[in-house]
Amino acid sequence: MMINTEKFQADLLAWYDKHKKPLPWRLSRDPYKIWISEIMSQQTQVETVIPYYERFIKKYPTIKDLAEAEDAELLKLWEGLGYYSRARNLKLAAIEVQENFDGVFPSDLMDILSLKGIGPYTAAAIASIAFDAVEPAIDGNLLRVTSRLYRISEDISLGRSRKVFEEKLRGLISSERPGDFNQALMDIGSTICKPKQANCDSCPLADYCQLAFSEEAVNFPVKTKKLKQKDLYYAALALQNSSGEYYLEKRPSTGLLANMWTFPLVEMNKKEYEAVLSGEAIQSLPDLPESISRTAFLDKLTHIFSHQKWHIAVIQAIPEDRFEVAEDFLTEDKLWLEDMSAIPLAGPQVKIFELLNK
DNA sequence: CATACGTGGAG
DNA sequence: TCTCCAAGTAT
Repeated sequence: MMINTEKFQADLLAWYDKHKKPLPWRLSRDPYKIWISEIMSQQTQVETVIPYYERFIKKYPTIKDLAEAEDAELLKLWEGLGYYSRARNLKLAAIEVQENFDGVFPSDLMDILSLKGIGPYTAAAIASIAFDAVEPAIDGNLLRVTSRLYRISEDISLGRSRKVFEEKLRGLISSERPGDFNQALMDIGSTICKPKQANCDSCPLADYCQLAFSEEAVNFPVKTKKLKQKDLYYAALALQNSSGEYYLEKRPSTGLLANMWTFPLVEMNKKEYEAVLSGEAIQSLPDLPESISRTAFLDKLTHIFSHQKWHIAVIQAIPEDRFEVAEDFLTEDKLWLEDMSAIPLAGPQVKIFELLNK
């Protein structure tokens, strides 16, 4: 079945004009705002993004503001969104724009693609939405919709499958309204042509779709990759001084939860972890200001990342053991704090803190 | 190319 | 409770 491209575009864009989601970043064509919205939207649902986006634009209205942002403030603003390297890369890219493009966000696709944190999808999205570049922005939605339109069975988990989808979309995209074309397909994908429900009754593309009203639709796209989390076991040490402040450390600048703050964590195997749960003392304490003679098991919790599952036993130094520490022990990476509102904390630490204040 | 990288919503 | 998924990118 051959698709009439002009008619397809007309139907799709007419639907978009009537039904498009009223998103805050769609009020502007400022590439900076489009960029921020696209980065935040990676692997994140739109409803989650909106309040973060509003706060971000208010705090950093221009690229220059972002380039000069303070790292901790930026991370704090990103707290809870996940994939924190996105925030670090945003600032790095803003600095690149200052230095390499005179502070003006580039309009050329390859220039955009050169920026830190921007890959093929985001570059095409920004180029098409902000600069009318005729480039398909191929995200999960477009992959799903396209796979159903053409009954494409290539496994989207494999990088080499990309060209099949790209070829089809290049043949369909509107050269007059490429940005709206991309966003229209994203909206169709997120509101109608969903992973486990195709809803062809309300789809403006049903006439063109090889899998319209077919029970097969939900089996597309084909995706093989499945993730399995690794179980990791920790004791988290809640150490309070006589002022009621907790001892926190900054995590390394690379890897999981880079640069975020944490209660000291002691990694252990499952057997040791279970021993701690049953009240036994921790075998190997980390390098702390003073040794802790007496600890008590408080409670346990779990936290699931995309690739790890943390089992955390929260351990408190009992009140009699509250200790003071010499000021010179504390550095930029170690501190005592009662108010957590000023430092970036990730999921596990937030949960631990809530547990302590229960 | 496979894996690391967060979190919250939906069924 | 469990599994999959959501506007991906870096390495």
